[in-house]
Amino acid sequence: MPKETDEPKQQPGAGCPIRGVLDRIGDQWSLLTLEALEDGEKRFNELMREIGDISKQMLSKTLRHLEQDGFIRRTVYPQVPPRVEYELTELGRSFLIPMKTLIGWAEQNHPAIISARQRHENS
Amino acid sequence: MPKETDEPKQQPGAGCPIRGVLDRIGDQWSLLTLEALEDGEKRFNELMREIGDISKQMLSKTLRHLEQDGFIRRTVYPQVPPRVEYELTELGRSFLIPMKTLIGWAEQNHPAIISARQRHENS
DNA sequence: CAGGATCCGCACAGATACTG
DNA sequence: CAGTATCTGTGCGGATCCTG
Repeated sequence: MPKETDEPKQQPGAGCPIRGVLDRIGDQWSLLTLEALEDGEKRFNELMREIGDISKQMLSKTLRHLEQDGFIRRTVYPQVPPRVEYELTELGRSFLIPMKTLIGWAEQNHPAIISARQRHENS
Repeated sequence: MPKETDEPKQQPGAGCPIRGVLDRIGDQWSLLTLEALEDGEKRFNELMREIGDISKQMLSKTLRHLEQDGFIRRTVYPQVPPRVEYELTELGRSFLIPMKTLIGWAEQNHPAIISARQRHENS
């Protein structure tokens, strides 16, 4: 067959939604943050404790990115001491649905991956 | 309540399959490489051309990682000039199934994300 | 053709200190 | 409490050269 005119080539960032989305959830913390927010709204330090090994800057950045993309909502209660709550939006919640199936795959096939890695170490 | 002995906390890499898998597909090139291999086996330079903006080292690294994890198979044909073919394994192919649903979500919700980003720029 | 080895810049991520 | 600002190191990733 001859060359197609509309090959599925997609340069980075331009019109490629996959890159745009995966670069976000692939950034180590975004997914963990979203999952931490799954069971209701949380405060900043609450998220820090829950995620455990994340620094303030990373959590801050991650939250801002996720908010920018419309995955979470940030609510400031004008009190002293200040109180800020984060919660999933509809978009964020709907994202977790396909994500869950992927996580399920990961859990199910993790042993296979582990053994594949070890097989390679011994070769 | 007292401290639980088995809280769902998962330290990085230890027993967490999600991290192990997502760190791989989130590394910018792995997913693109897998997709490039979806329609049959390819050679090294063929993959380079198809992915477009990847360097030799990155493609090489990515391919080795994917092979280590059992996602792809590498076949060397002892000829001169050398010829090496890469193809998806069953594991790799099965991975693309849940991944596809996630990609579908990304394509469908990309406009919403874009507009959410722009709404934030103007605020 | 299919990579490995090396050098190097830069963006990312941690630690610390400071602010409202 | 909920962050921001700065400073710094490290590792990713590109470019180039070399090998079988």
